[in-house]
Amino acid sequence: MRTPNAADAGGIDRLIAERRSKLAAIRARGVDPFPTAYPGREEIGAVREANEPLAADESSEEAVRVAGRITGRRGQGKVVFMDLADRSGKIQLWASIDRLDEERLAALSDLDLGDIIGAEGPVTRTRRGELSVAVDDFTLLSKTLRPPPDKHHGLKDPELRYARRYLDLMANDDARTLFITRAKAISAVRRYLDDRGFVEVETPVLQPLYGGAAARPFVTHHNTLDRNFYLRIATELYLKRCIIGGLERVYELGKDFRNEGVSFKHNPEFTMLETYEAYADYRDVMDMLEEMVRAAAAEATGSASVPWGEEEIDFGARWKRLPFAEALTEESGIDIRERTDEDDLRQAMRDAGYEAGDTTIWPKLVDSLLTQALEPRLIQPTILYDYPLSLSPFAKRTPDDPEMTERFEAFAGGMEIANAFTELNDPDDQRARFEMAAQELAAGDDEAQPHDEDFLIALEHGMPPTGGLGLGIDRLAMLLTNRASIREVVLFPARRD
RNA sequence: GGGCCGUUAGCUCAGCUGGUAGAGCAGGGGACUCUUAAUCCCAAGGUCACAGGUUCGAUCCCUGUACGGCCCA
Repeated sequence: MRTPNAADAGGIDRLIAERRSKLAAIRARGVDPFPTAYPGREEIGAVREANEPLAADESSEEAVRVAGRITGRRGQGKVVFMDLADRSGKIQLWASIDRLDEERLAALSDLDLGDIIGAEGPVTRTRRGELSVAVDDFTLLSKTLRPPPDKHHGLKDPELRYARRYLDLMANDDARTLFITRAKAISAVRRYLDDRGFVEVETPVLQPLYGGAAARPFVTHHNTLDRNFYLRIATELYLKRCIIGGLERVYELGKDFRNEGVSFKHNPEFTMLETYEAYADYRDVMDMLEEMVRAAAAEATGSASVPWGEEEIDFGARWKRLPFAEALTEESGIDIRERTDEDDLRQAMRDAGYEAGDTTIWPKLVDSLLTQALEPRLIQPTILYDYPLSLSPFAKRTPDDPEMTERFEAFAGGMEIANAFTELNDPDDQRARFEMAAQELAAGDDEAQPHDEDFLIALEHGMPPTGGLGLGIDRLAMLLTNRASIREVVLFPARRD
């Protein structure tokens, strides 16, 4: 219950009390402030478009019904102007004593900013040239009890924008546009894959064993089964089971969960696309990735070339393709092919001025060097290919160098956006990789792959040669909307208490 | 992980290295029949993030904590 003196208090309590007393007055008049529907309404954008030719003082012959949120109000005594906004746009309502009786006009004036109403009447253009609905009738559709954000400045406080994203969407056109762009990119990706005969599948989020990426998992408990499950860190090992079963081309687009730090490019849950294509290798996947991202950029933004800070990222041009180790040597002066001992590599990194940390794990050092020396410079779409075996436990060895794998990562905007390889389908080699990982686990690498016997059994039944891909959808969304933080492109990002 | 910056009314922001805080919008009362960030008049609205410290006195100086932003790693 509210405190009796809420109306006397300052701040938000007073504003809420004011709206609640209006709500009570509306109910006292016998009006339902939360009716069930508003049939026959048209989108404001369509109404605007259809009536654009109207001249000043001219009216449409037929009445329209529009509905949305009141975003502005300009009183003028016996005339009231309001702005009504729905998803498609905004239109002015023009209510005057000439069309509504005094009581109805007062009821309309008494509505608050943010209230959701329906209005009916002919479309007209005012003397000042503003396309408007001349209100013959209106219906309160939802009474709001809290004030909306500032009508002119919008909502800027990032804490509030993320914690109460609905206010961000309500107040900031940019925010709505951004999430529509993101949705367009995702449906473009789906359409691309569907058109090429890929089957969209759904594999478990709750997995008895995690795998397919180097990350620490979330653990949860099933009460009835009385056992723990891991939230998936990747879909890889299940999608390969689908390939083994003969689905030949599969993809899954959904959330993965990684129990790691939060940063401008990491959210603990994030959206990942994984695709697997039988009888393809990583070069086929490179071509597919380029084409798919190009299509997504074009469909979501209208252009394959998008602004990125001060620069322009061109997904339309053919992407640069560089051998990983050579590119890294070129940029850092350190050749990881000659620094195969972790102490040696760490020293070389320190000598060259890079942060090496205290990790004793060679692949982590390599990854750290990549992150520091090369990744931030890869603004234009770039593919680095052929990665050391120890960084790639599920990738097939290259034919000419058994210590390297047919793996590539794609970068843009200084971020890794995709990871792909010719999948390892030799079950004995895969078993050997798990054994290597077991040693890494024992040596303290908590991101090493746990042994997965069930997956090995699946591989022993035979997997065709296969090209696989993982594409980070949130990072793609960042690139397509020119946002520097993943929190901007995830509707409800993870927050501290 | 480190550094820097921020947190003041519902929202957007001012506030002079110290004397108990101000605007616009929103909200309330009033005027107004073509406004559009409507305008005009009146009144109201504050745990200056939180906890300590210094001081006669702290929004302001110091320390710590929380949350957030940016940069570096």
